[in-house]
Amino acid sequence: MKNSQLYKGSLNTIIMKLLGENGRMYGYEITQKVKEITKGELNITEGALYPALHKLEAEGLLDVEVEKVDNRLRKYYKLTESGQTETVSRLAELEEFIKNMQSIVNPKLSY
Amino acid sequence: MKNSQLYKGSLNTIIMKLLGENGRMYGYEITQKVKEITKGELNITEGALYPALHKLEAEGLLDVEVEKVDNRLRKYYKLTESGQTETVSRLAELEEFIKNMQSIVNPKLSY
DNA sequence: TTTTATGTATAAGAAACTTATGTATATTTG
DNA sequence: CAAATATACATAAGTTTCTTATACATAAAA
Repeated sequence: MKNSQLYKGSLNTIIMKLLGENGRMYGYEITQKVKEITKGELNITEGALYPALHKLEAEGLLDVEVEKVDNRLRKYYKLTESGQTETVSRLAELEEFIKNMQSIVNPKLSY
Repeated sequence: MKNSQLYKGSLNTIIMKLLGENGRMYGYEITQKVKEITKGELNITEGALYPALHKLEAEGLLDVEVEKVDNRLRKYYKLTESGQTETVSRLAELEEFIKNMQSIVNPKLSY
């Protein structure tokens, strides 16, 4: 991610949420999707993305299927069952995080 | 911070926002304030806090005043002028970040 | 009297990221 | 047609941020 420090730590959650939503995606597709959703504000770099995907796979949260499309390699990732469970809990954590950050930034609205 | 990865990168912004709001605070006070605001969900550790304060000071964003209260040392920090400017821009970044994360988590609400 | 709270500090290590580089094919543009 | 851009994956070196552990010191509570 080529962005403000704030995005540090949120990459895994972003990946898992997108996979939960779209069934299966390949790496490059994820970067483009995030760029589209955030109107170009968040750009995931390959140096962050691919190691993250590999790690999630190693942890058993993602499955991978390799395919050749237009003579180019694609690695399609999807959530495993435990990945789906984990995604639910990470999204809950994200909501808590956002709520807490909003409490700090906008204390008047927090009660 | 002894929490989910999500908080990585947000500590400086939290510190600066609190200092902007409260005029001046000392380290321990900041940890307690954050704990209070987030109802115990976010606990800033000393190992994260003090190096962060020292770095912000070294960058010219904070000023420090040492005082002895009840025979115990306190280091009061406050924003410098450039610290105030920087706080405004970091809070704007934080709002953008939150907006982007919400677009990802809740795509149906984003248009 | 021992633990907890208050108050600051640093050092070693882990984790996530940036930056740079590498490989390869397909498409677009000048 | 050649060069640049887009598509697609990968890794290695270095930086930053944080966790964990430790250290010192005083005050209050159990």
